[in-house]
Amino acid sequence: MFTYEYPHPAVTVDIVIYTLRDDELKLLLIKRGGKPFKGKWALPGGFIQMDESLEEAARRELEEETGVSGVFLEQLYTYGEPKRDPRERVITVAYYALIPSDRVEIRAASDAEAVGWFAMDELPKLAFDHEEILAMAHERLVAKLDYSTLAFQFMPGEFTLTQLQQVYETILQQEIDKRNFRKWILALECIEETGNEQRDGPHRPAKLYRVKEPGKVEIIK
Amino acid sequence: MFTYEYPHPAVTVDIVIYTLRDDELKLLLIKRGGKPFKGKWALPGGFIQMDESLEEAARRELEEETGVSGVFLEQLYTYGEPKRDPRERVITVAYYALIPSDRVEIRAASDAEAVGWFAMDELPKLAFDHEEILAMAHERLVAKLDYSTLAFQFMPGEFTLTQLQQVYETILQQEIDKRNFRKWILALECIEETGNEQRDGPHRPAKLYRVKEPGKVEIIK
DNA sequence: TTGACTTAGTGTATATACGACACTATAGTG
DNA sequence: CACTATAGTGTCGTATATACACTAAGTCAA
Repeated sequence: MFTYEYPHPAVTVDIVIYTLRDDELKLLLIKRGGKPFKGKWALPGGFIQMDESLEEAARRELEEETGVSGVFLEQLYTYGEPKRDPRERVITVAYYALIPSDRVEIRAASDAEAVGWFAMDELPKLAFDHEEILAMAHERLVAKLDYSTLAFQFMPGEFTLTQLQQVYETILQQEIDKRNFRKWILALECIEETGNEQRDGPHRPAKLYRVKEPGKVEIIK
Repeated sequence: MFTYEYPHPAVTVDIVIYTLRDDELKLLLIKRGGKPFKGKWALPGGFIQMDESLEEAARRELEEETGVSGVFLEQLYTYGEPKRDPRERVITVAYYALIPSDRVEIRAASDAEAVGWFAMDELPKLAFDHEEILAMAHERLVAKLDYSTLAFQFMPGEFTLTQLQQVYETILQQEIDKRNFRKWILALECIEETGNEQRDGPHRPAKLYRVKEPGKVEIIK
């Protein structure tokens, strides 16, 4: 038992985990195995431990649910309405993470009935205020595609320009002119040819590229 | 006394309160009257109450320190390094507020020795990790001047275009061409002439403008 | 071996936005 | 009425973004 002179809220970290799969933007939800909202879908997350920072807590949860580490993770917003959790006062610091399409591997977390990837247009009703969190995460994601090199965080080690363009088209939900896209993306000077080619059908092979500084997300305006 | 089955951190709200005064961007600091860091300057803030939201807590602190309400206030970032407060684990949700230049009125808060407005280039050493918070707040402020109508939040009810331009020049620390600035700001169609003029010297009087939707901060790209 | 199919890859012309730049207008003051 | 100080205004060149269509190269089947 832990005793304080003044009341303290609980603090949790929830994560919106995005990846691209089947040419769709998908995010990870867990089916809650315990109260409250038992049986409902929710964002993965959990209480922070007293000896870890907020980001460390987010990375721990991320690895517990997906097995991945070292991916892009950024703080999104902090939610603290008094009644957002029926049990007690809970402050939730939300993060969002982007996982490259070749590193997806779900683990079943201990406190979840089920885990699954959902596309934006097939989301179930969510527990708590998680729909609000999701709306803000998606807004941030779309905005950052425009003014940063965030999209590279979805790419595997080697990729073609067509694949990269599809990432933009999938998330922004609009078609982009191929020539203008290539002009623009190459002018950023963030990617380089690997020298390899991808051949996957009865047509000209595509040059493969890699990101020069994979971890870095730059503001490009 | 309050007891919990698991340890809970304390949660505070700190605010970076900006205003423009003497043609300089200034922010409010308080000299701490109690431990820890007694006698050191720090951002105004305090513990959240269990029945108020995070934004309500920030507005309460803002009004306690300055007497103003109804001004622009936005969540900045949440800080939660385990050792950032020597007393106990403290999570701080930081906000920043912008106060119009004609509404500045400091009240002495109960737990502070002194209160004062500081320009960016005359900041004292700060308590906790408040210098980090300040750096992030300033970065956000500068960025948002460019792609939103945030600057209007500093303006009094009526103002001249020259005054508005000075706001941009002061915060961005660079001179702007008068004609280009006017072209740009008027093309936004966010302000309109009031019909009044300001006469304050031996020269042509300046037209006064007002913001069409004072509370609103739009993204303008 | 050749032709048909499929995706990769490339350049130009036009429209729009942005930045540099200098003079006239109008009030107050002595 | 002349001097001074700030308000207010337009054009042109450059850079940036957008629209748009054909050739290149590999596979496979006739």
